[in-house]
Amino acid sequence: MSRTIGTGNGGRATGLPTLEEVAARAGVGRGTVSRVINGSPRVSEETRALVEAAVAELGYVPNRAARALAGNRTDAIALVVPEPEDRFFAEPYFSEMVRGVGAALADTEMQLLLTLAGNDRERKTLAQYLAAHRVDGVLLVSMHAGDPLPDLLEQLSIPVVISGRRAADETLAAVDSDNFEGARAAVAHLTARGRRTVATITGPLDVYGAQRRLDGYRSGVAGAGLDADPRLTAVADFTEQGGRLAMRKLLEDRPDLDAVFAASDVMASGARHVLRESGRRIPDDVALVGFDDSAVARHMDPALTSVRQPTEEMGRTMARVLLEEIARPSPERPQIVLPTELVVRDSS
Amino acid sequence: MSRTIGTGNGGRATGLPTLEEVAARAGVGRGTVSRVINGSPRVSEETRALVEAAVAELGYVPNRAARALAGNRTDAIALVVPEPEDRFFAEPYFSEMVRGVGAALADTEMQLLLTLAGNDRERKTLAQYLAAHRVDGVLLVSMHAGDPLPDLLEQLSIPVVISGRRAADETLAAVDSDNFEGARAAVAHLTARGRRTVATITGPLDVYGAQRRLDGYRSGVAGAGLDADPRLTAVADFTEQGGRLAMRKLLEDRPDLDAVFAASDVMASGARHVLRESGRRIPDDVALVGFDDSAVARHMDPALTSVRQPTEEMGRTMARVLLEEIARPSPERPQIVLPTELVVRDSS
DNA sequence: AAGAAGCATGGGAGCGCTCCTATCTGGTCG
DNA sequence: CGACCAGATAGGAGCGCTCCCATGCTTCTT
Repeated sequence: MSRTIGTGNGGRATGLPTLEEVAARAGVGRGTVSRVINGSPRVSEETRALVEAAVAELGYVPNRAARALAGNRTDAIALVVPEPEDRFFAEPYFSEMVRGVGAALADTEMQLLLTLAGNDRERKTLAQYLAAHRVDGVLLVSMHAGDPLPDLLEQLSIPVVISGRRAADETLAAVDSDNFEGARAAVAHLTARGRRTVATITGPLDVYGAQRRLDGYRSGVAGAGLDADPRLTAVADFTEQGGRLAMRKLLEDRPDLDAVFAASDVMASGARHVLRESGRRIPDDVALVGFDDSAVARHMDPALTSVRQPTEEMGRTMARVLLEEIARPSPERPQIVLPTELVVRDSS
Repeated sequence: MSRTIGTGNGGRATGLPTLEEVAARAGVGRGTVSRVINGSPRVSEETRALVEAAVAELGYVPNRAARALAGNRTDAIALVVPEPEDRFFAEPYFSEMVRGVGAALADTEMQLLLTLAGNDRERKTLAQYLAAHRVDGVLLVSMHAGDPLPDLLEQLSIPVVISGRRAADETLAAVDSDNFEGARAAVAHLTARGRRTVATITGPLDVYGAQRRLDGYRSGVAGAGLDADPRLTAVADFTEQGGRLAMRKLLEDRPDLDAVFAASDVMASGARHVLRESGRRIPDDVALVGFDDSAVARHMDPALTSVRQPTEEMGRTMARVLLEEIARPSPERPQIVLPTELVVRDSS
């Protein structure tokens, strides 16, 4: 035996005040300080004041790790971004959503963990991490329809909120934008300006949001009694190149079209190039409307009319829903659909 | 006394396997498992295999909180983003840098904590958090020259790396792009194409990077023996509106200019509008070059020639430098300057 | 006036690790 | 052949909290 008393490993002093020291300073017990820190009502006013003074004097900040270990919660949520999904990283999604989430967390003790789930190895590790309850809740963005992660987390009863429903029968808590109505409004706007032959360039239809935009387009077309020729619909993949190809096909099939609704600004940008090449003027000959209201839309020439999604608000809402679920677990899985807004510019 | 034996608080079973259980399963001691988990060489091959098998069978994942508490490190770094600084959130900075940081961290146990330091209250909390060693290191992006945070962290001997030097005499570890050379190359490119009266629209000159871009412009102008009229320099603020105002002023003072180097794409976009309004054609009458190579540049009409910064690589490099400093603390404060690249498009 | 009841409080136990020392084993050396 | 050494391992102590039980008062109750 040696005189390793009061040392152990922790001998590495951090110099930071501990609960115990605050207690000593305030002349109370450890438990009482804990109660004050955590806002328990079972503390007398005087004692509370005493403790708070000690906390302030020492500049005490609770040790998160100790708290997590003892309390079996981490006060942290993870934002999981499937990295191959480049689209999400495109402006404006990522920044705005992070901003919204950050805003919702600002008044909380919650930390935000950013997890880029890239390759499969990472996704495995990730599943393990989250499974090991390393976080109190998870925000999932831009999930593919077939990804096992969401349901896996649900099974582990880790609170989850996803952005964008994966399908019409989404079972998880989700926050989505009103893709259907946004698209419908875009078409309505075009018809209100006298366009009669409105084409659309869609995203990949296994992405639910893209499907809903197409549904909204169809509803708009039907509602105005327009030409519903299937050759006025071209499926693309949300890329500029895809937008170009789709636009070429549309012009080939229906050279008489007088408006195009593209399901993303980037695809609209591709379409614009092709329209220009074909000698058509925007908006004189063909009106063009995009979706996302990104920087691309604002700086396009002519400036692109586009459907704005409240991305930041989506982030804020997701965080709020998640915090609520963490605070008061319930079997409910709220699904919130936020309205979109048509931003009219020069292209229509 | 009660028979509260073996319960205490921790009675809340997580169901997750612990080190102890792995040890029992493998028929070894706790310490041995710990050694295996942490890759200590002081374990025999057989024992290691035994333990690894037990780990795999039980699906053991170490508890981060316990590890942090016992080891006095969190295996997490924070990315601090001063939120009022909208510019950083603009494409492409934020996404690309996060991506780079994420990539560098992918092969690590390190977690990435995203901290939006908004208002003053948050910044205080932040200082406390970081001061309380809640993280192993900090990445600081887009810091203002006068912000106390960087030096505060340095004093607390928390490893820090910042993006972009704050001044010529930066003392902290920093990763920057070669603003000077990027600007010089832009001007060289313009003169190589026969432009003789090259103006510039700068960012706010208390931002070091903006100053360096101006220096680079001047060097380019001097190197080519061009007109160095101070009226060919207009200070703006990185916004589109600022770009417009600056461009108007330039045209007023020097209507004969035949090229403009804007220190950001967004300002270039503003300049473009004013040039158009004045009846000038791009690039025929006036060539235009931007900086950042953002989405704005790619989608502008005509597509904007721009100086690309290796943002993702900056993120990756920052993370690497930070990890190195965490692993092997040293008094060195490396400052790495990454090269920029001129992306020539139709505007010049 | 004695017991019941309600608060505020103190502090033990334990969360799951890491670190470190003590122990054990087998081999080496004079 | 016994002292010595090095490598491998076991397990105690402690990290800084949260929970919960027990304690000591004070205030009611009957």
